[in-house]
Amino acid sequence: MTPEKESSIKVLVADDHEIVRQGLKTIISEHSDLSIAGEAENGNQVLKILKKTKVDVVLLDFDMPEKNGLDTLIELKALYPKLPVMILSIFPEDHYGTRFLKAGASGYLQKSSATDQLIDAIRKVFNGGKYISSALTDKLVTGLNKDKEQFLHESLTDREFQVFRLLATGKKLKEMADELCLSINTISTYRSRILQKMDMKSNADVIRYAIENGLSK
Amino acid sequence: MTPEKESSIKVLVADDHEIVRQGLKTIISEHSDLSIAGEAENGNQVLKILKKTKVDVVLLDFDMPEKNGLDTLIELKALYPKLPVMILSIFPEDHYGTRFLKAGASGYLQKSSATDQLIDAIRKVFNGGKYISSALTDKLVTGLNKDKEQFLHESLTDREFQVFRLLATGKKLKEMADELCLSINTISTYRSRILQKMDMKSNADVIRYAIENGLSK
DNA sequence: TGGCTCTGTAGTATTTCTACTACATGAATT
DNA sequence: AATTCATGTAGTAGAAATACTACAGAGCCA
Repeated sequence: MTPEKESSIKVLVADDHEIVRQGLKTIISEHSDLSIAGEAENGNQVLKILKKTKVDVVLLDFDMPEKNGLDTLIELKALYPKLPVMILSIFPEDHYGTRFLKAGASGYLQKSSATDQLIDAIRKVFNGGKYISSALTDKLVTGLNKDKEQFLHESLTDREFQVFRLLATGKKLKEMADELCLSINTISTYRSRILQKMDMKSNADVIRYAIENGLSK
Repeated sequence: MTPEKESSIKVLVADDHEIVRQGLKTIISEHSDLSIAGEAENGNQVLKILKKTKVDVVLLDFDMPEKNGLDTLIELKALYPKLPVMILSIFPEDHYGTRFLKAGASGYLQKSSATDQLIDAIRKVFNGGKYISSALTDKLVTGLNKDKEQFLHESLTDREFQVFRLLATGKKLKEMADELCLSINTISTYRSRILQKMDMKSNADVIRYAIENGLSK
């Protein structure tokens, strides 16, 4: 490994794929103002390394076994509130980005991003900035003012939540309308409001969310 | 880049993620009997490079935009039947592996595999062998005897399977049609056949199945 | 006491989905 | 050789979903 310079930004690389870690390490060590503080395969290892090592920026994969990115992020932020964390993900920013930023991430980057962007992002978050795509910025401007909920679905009204649960099981509009004795159009309106409040685009997002958060049988 | 040795195995690296390509390139160039023949971001680039360059082994990502791994594999095998191709994927072997092997891949490797395995695999397929994990071997052996699919989705044809994966991520008909350059009606027909074969009623079922079986991330 | 925002509710118009049908190949079977 | 089946493909018509708009009552706050 490259010998650490006194002044370099020390980056901790966390990803369950060795190949990806190798890529990140190579990219980072090609820049003289950056160096590798360590690497981890899962969230628990991240926490372990942080206890012993000085780290300036954490690069955290979204999707790791054992302990995933979001859980790790939350725990990490409780212990080291000022440590900048960049989330790496295979998903487009607008899909999951806001969730991570709300949880305290300093940035969110797709794995398909150019390496230049990665380097920029690391430098930026190290200096206390945020790294967000412009697409995501727009979303945030409209959505971040009224935050505070721990779970996205907590902002739903009772009626919306009823519909949310039915949606999540794949019910059709007609079935939901019959079940709740409402017009199909009313259900459709609830659906729109659910998607808007939860920052989602499709029923598929709702289903996935429900499964991942144990809200669906 | 490392100067190519006369005797080294020339590897073409295809993955849409620059970070992953960088990782693969680094890992490969650390071994003196291997070298990089080139790199590609999608299937079309792979084909283009193959026309001009001597390549011994292709490392092909499963999931690329423009032209995905399976399509590329099929086309590639039609043009260069003897060129060994290793499929790289984030998904477990036993779910997707057989499909690729049937289409002529020499091996299938999860991206989470150790780098040693990657190197082994490259050497093995270069020498005309197949690289398959023991889990997959077991499956093939028992599958031959039982002649029964272990997973519902294995009864799908390649085309149906492509649509299945897109469906599972919540893509719209139009998006799928555009992506595969087919009529919306054709996609719709595939969808019907998928639901019928898998004994499902709705897209929600497909999404849930994919999530529960680790086919969707 | 207004006026504002949130919630519950639906109608209309448009877009998208789905069921059904059809047909051409190529492979398998008789 | 004839036939059947699986697969890949698409059209048409009717059903469903969606976006957009609207409005009334509840509660809030200034």
